Amino acid sequence: MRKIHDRDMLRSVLDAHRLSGIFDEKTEAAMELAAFDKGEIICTADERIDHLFLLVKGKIKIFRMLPNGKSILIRFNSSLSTIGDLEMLNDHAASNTVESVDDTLFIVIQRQAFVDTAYQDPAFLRFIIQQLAYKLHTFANASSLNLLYPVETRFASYLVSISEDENEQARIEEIKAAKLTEIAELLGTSYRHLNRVVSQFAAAGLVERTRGSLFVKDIRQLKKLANGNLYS
Amino acid sequence: MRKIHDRDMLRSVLDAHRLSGIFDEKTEAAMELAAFDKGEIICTADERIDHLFLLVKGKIKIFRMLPNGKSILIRFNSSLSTIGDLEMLNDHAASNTVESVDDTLFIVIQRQAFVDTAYQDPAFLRFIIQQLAYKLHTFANASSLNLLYPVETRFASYLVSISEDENEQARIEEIKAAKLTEIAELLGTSYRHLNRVVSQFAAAGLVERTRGSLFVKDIRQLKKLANGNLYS
DNA sequence: CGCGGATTGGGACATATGTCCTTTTGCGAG
DNA sequence: CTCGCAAAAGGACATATGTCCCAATCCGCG
Repeated sequence: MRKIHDRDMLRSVLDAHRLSGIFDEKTEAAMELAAFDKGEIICTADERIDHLFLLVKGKIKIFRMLPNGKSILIRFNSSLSTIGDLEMLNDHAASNTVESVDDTLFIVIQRQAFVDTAYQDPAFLRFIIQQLAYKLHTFANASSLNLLYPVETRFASYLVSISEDENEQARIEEIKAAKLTEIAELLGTSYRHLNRVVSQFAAAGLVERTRGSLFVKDIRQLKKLANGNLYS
Repeated sequence: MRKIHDRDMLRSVLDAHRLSGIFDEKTEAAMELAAFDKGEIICTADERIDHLFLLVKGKIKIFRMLPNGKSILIRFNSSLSTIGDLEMLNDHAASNTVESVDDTLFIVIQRQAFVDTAYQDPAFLRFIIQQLAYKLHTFANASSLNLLYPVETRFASYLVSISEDENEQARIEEIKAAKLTEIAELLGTSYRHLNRVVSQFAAAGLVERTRGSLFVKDIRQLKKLANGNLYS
């Protein structure tokens, strides 16, 4: 973690995310910027957290290690999601590991400053609540899907989600193969099985697979397969 | 829902849960009591919610209906959990259905009052945050378990949880059979399969099953099976 | 007591998914 | 160009779990 002491930059970041003015001055005064490199670990499970992080640039990956050594991807997050809210407020150690996928930039608030100022700022607290609510909502959604639908459905759902997301040309979306393993984790399945499903989709003409990449060919059909369920 | 207009009772309820004094007077003034009967539906998915509910007595069951008609139990909740926090703050419709398992009693706050007063009350907002954080934490925990461990492990884990919970005499705990179906839902499996696991446990002497009830016999062994993972 | 329906338990088979390992493919070093 | 290794794909089999349905048990009523 590299802290960036630059009030002007902070201000422009706040502006860019329409955050300026919604918190009171003391809260704003307590904010700083911090950058992480690609692959850097932002926090580890069971570790005490002493900053509240507000992601403003880049993508992070949140996952959980389980006692049996397996791990499961909880979610990816980009712009304007908070890390450590839960831990700060309830004062316990982190339960997930957070890793920086790209180079990322955060607004951070020191624990002490947090307690001294943000703690009393209704606007800030409401902001946190919204974050938590969003997390809870999307997470509940995703896990219900995970539990009740076969991988086939979940993968279709996943493809639809990112296709609509990443770019407006919802049609031809590429997925780097390196990610297949990652997607498998996100879906809570094995690479092997996801692979099976991919072949199946390819055979049905829903996607096209070349060495190392995957193109969505028939998003309409995928939507049908997804059964109306989308991640997030 | 029956509203109970009785300030004295409200006050004693607040006292009983050590809630008096932590919110400001306006927030407290906006509170009322409401009772639900056993089996009554407190809110339905997609319905707009116009109270914030604070459970103070009894048990509720929160589940989610999925587009394919299946449903999955999200959690049981007792004392001092909130319903509608998420919906009120983010202003969208409920995503889960909540049903009263016993006769229950809630402190309710009207939407409008909520916006007018609680919205500005840091103590109240922090309370809500704690609730959300708790929900997120336990839910993330439960769903990770669901996704990665076989029913056998999850059921062992479940048995341990309730045995330690319900009563201090962690040993012989009874489970009404009517609940087996319910437990199956909670674990995200079918009655049939849970039944298989029960038989297996019974054969191994971990539990004893008589018509319609189940007794935990060997909680130590169950803990071992649970692999250290507990619900909540 | 005995019958019929309701509830609970269990058998048989199908499907989804995991694990392990082999085969294929791509690519760089020589 | 080709050898060999790394990455990706796929085959074979085991296991977990779902579905459908039938059997056992219980319980209330005549």
